[in-house]
Amino acid sequence: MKSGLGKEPLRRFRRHEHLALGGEAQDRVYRLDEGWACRYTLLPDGRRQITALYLPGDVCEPQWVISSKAELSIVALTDVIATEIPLGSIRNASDEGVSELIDALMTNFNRQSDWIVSLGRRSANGRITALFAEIYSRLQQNGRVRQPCTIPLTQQDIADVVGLTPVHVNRVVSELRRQGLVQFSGKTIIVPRPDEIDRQQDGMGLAG
Amino acid sequence: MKSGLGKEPLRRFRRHEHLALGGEAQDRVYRLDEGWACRYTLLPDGRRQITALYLPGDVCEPQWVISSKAELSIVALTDVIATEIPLGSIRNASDEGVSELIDALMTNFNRQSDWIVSLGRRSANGRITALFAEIYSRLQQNGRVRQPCTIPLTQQDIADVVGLTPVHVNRVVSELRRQGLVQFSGKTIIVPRPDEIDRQQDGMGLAG
DNA sequence: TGGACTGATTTACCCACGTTAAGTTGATGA
DNA sequence: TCATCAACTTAACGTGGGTAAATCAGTCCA
Repeated sequence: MKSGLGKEPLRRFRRHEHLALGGEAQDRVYRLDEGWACRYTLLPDGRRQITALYLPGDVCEPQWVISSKAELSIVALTDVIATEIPLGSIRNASDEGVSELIDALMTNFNRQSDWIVSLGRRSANGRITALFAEIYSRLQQNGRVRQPCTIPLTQQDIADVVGLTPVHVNRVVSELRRQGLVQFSGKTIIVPRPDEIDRQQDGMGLAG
Repeated sequence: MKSGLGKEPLRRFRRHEHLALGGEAQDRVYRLDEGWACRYTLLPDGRRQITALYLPGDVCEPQWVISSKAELSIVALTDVIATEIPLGSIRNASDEGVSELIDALMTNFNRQSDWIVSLGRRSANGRITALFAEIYSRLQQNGRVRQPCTIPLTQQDIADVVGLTPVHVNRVVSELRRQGLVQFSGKTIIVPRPDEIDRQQDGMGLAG
């Protein structure tokens, strides 16, 4: 990927534009250069559950290298600039390119396990602070931390990640603001001291 | 796997015995010939969340072929008889063996996405009936349906899969029995008409 | 300038589920 | 025969988070 592939084309997606539709065969993956996206499932009653969050620097979706069919739809949560990486070029490219994608796939796999634990066993407060902590840690790994850490998700988006209603997300996030753990700037949320956000919550660091 | 590997050794595990411990390097995977197992995470307060369920016929855990370290512990939920498949033999074996494991890995990956949707958006009733329906469908695919479909999990185990307390699982399951959707035989649960168990619940078949 | 959106905010009410605490039942075994 | 243990059961009670319905604040655009 960084490895010896030529100039790949840049793609732009507007917020709410789809990068992929469930059921479609995929002939490429994307690296997000700017902006955020997600994989999601819609319920018949219109509710949405987000099953994966893609941050700037992430590859979306690495599993297409193995099984090049999108099981679920991918949509941009903000305006997005992405590098398009044809699967054909990957499969023939250096082992390094493939193994980077396999690594990303396994990371996503383990992250999904962690989310099952959060959704199954954590309170609203714990899920939200865990989400903010995860976001910070992932941005850091991707070399994308701006000071301070800003989160361009609507409260509705957050609700759809953590499995709550937007009303209750607002309650929790407003309380976090009262405690000084987050700040609002217009509609975006800022986490001024990300290292503190996930301490003490529920007594719920993981173990075992 | 069925493909040209020699006689692999059989292993037996008692209920509650570990097949793998989190953090350990793995030099083999297992195919469950008899019995059920799970991957789980323990919280500091002692609560447990099961993140994957392995049924008779399943391979456990296919991702070890790619990344041969167990992230989480695997434990037997019933007595287990398993075929031990050394990873060394796999990596050098026919493509067929490898691709069967890759298929299983992607199936588990997609199943995890589905569970995130269930835990995030379904009621207790919906999660439990969806679990029973999934179990039936998987047993069927593995060619392991006995008539009728019996589920050898304790209510505590079920609670740890669906993210509820055992007390509430008991309430839901007792109500299902009142409705004739399940039967009890001693401590094991029987689903007499699996095709009906997941209809009408919450209006919550998935879509999108 | 003023609708028409989209998203955030807040309130009041309520119920699904958790908590706690007794039970009961059946299997095992000295 | 009784003790023990694991699992299931039931009840009373409390609460975290859902529901519904307004209102408010930006932003876009005619």
